[in-house]
Amino acid sequence: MAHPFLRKLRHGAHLTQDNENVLIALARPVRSLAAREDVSIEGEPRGHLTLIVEGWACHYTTLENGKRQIVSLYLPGDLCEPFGILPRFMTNAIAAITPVTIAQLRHDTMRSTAQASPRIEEALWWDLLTSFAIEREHLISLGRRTATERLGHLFCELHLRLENIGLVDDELSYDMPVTQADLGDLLGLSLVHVNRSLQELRATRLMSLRGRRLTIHNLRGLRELSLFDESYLHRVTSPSRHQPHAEIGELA
Amino acid sequence: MAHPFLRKLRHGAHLTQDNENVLIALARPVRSLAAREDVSIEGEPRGHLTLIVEGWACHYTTLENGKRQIVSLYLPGDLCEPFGILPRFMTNAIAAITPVTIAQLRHDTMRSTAQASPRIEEALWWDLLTSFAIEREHLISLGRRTATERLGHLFCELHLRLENIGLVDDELSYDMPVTQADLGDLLGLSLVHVNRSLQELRATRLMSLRGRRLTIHNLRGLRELSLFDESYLHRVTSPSRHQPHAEIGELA
DNA sequence: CGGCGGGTTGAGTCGCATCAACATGCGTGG
DNA sequence: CCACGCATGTTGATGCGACTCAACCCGCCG
Repeated sequence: MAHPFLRKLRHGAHLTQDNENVLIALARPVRSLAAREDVSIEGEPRGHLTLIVEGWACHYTTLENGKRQIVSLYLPGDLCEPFGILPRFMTNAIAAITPVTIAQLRHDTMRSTAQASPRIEEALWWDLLTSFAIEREHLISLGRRTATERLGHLFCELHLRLENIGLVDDELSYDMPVTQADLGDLLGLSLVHVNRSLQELRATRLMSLRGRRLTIHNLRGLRELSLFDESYLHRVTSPSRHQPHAEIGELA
Repeated sequence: MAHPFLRKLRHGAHLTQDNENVLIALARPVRSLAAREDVSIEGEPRGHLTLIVEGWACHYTTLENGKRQIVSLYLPGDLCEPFGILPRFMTNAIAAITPVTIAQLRHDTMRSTAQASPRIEEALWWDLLTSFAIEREHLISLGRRTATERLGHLFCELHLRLENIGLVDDELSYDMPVTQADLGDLLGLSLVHVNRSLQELRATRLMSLRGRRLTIHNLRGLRELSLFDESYLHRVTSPSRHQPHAEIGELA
């Protein structure tokens, strides 16, 4: 099975076999973390990017009044920081949600790799762009969607993101290991209200969530209810993959 | 008076006089727009980036149920899109808030300029990074701050962003041309509630807003009330400016 | 003068938060 | 092997923050 990073990139970028080999070599798993463990601590400067290879993680902030907001959810194949620059310090922290294995990509190697191959650079930019688009849509949810719409929207989004990396079974069912408390922190809701809104969602019979398993029974219905429009994910419908022969302009 | 784009960059990047000249040449104003006019329309593909030279603009989305969410506020010197890639299509629209003049930067020139000068590339990345950080903090506001906190936080942020480009008078007072209706769409609130929360804020005497003029009477107090921590803006306290002599590594 | 964009105010309602129990399953240590 | 603690999920009661609907005000401009 292909590396989730590559699987994802194939939905928006055009990589040759060579390109993929280069990326794979950079993205070797190097560390494992237990659930709830912090990947990096606020304020700590580092020389590498974090790539999720397996498991789920999140980017969160804790305000001074103790409230917590999860800003972003990271799935296998997701880069946790932009590739182009290292901030002088982190302003918030990344934590594992499930047990996680990560790869740490040296920042300077990333940059020189991108400079050497326009295709790889293009792919990294596409990835960055969709990450931002996801956060933007998250912002829109918090601003203008109701609790059930937020939940539904999240589940629709996860459905596509997980499908990209081959983690959806029968096109409708996937593992959803996020607790209700974390869903609250992600969606700007209280734990109690998440619970009740989930029940409301289940009652629509559009989807169900038992144990850690989420199943969508009526995708179109769920999307309508959630005001979900997939275009922000900038996804190419069929995974694209170029021939392995010479790239025009490569290394130019 | 220096170009707002340069003034802003000086708070996070290290540019030589040469670098600045190059950027200035790219960022010539090319178009004027009336208030409320759309800069670019959803779905329309383009070959250039938009830079605000004068006036305020915003990036917004309208959901299918008619609700509107402003995702981002753009001040003079702000780039409205990431410089590295052109999305195949825009998923949302940019509109002028006040009368606006913009520069349109050709995307390919941007990229080759960045490639030719590491310092310029660094500066553009820093700019991009802070834009994201601002949107992220916006997301946190929508998720976890109350109405008055959101307003206060916004005013604190604008205070710094405007100070960066020299649009704050006496370190405490600036023009704030956003209507209450737009504040609602920006902060995920109803117009009516914005009005009442503003009154509440005025009642604290930490700040006042009369006409289009916002004045901060107690900056520290306002920041505490708003849970505002400026570090996300990645701002260097004193504007940095390198000597105009040779750059080591330039064009390497 | 009338219309319109912007701001303000009041009344009523509802979504969501908070506080507080209680249920369940699991892992651990006695 | 059971007792206990802990994480997770569920439910009820109550209150507040924010929304909606509906006026009304002012200043500006055609």
